[in-house]
Amino acid sequence: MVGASNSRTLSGMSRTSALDAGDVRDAAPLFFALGDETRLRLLARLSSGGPGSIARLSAKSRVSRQAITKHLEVLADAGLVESRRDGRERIWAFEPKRVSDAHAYLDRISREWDDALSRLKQFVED
Amino acid sequence: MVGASNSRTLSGMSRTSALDAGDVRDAAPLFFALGDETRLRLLARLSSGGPGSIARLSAKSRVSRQAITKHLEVLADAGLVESRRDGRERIWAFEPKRVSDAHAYLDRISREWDDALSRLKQFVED
DNA sequence: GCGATATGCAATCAATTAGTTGCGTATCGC
DNA sequence: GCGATACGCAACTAATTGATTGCATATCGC
Repeated sequence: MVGASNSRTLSGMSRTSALDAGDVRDAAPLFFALGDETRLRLLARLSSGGPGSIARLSAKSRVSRQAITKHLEVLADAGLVESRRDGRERIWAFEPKRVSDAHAYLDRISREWDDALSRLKQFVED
Repeated sequence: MVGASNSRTLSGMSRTSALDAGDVRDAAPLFFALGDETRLRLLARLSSGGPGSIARLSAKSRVSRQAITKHLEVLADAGLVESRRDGRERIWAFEPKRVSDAHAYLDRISREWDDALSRLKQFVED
């Protein structure tokens, strides 16, 4: 499963190659959410330790509970986590779908580069 | 090639699993660099269009040349691009190594989640 | 019901970011 | 040499971020 095969939300996946503006607008907020140490730690915790309440997630953290709440909401906006209410608790869980979006985007960038190298090679060899 | 096989800079890649603090500290700045629309566009341009000077890279951009320069330096700090001087020009090029670092990190997060699901399944079935 | 627990909301703050403008310097090419 | 081109540096600004604190509200469990 891992890299998954379903999901796909980045625009224009039907296209063969070439990154368009839509991809960038989709991918940037996603990477932004991943670009903070505290959020990355939260994500790692949720992915390896399973769902947890805000209290649990902020227990071992240096920053305050409110800070953690805000980070979780940033991750939620990026679609990386989601929450459900359970009594007085709010349980947050890892949402793997978007991770494969990020994956896919990086794949495309890599592929573009490989293609560029191939074209260069072709050019040189001709 | 794509996801590449060489590179590897994130700490502790020899380990079997479990994301540690070192990974997070390495990966966060990397994702941060990717988390901006202008920078992502620059990276896409460099990966698909090949190396280019600041003037060329900022030609079609809405933002100023200096803004582009700053973004390129952020990407360079993250190890995603590198530059060489050529006369009065400074040529920037995509640096694929770090992209596979980001890849690897996302892989690990995905794997952790899969493991967690497996353990949960095990638990339920027992 | 009551105290303890879990979270939500709002105001505030310092630091960082993204971006600009103005000006100086280095190179190119004729 | 000289005008045009390509950058580098520095000062500044506005907006966004990450984080805090204080207080209100909702639930749990006995």
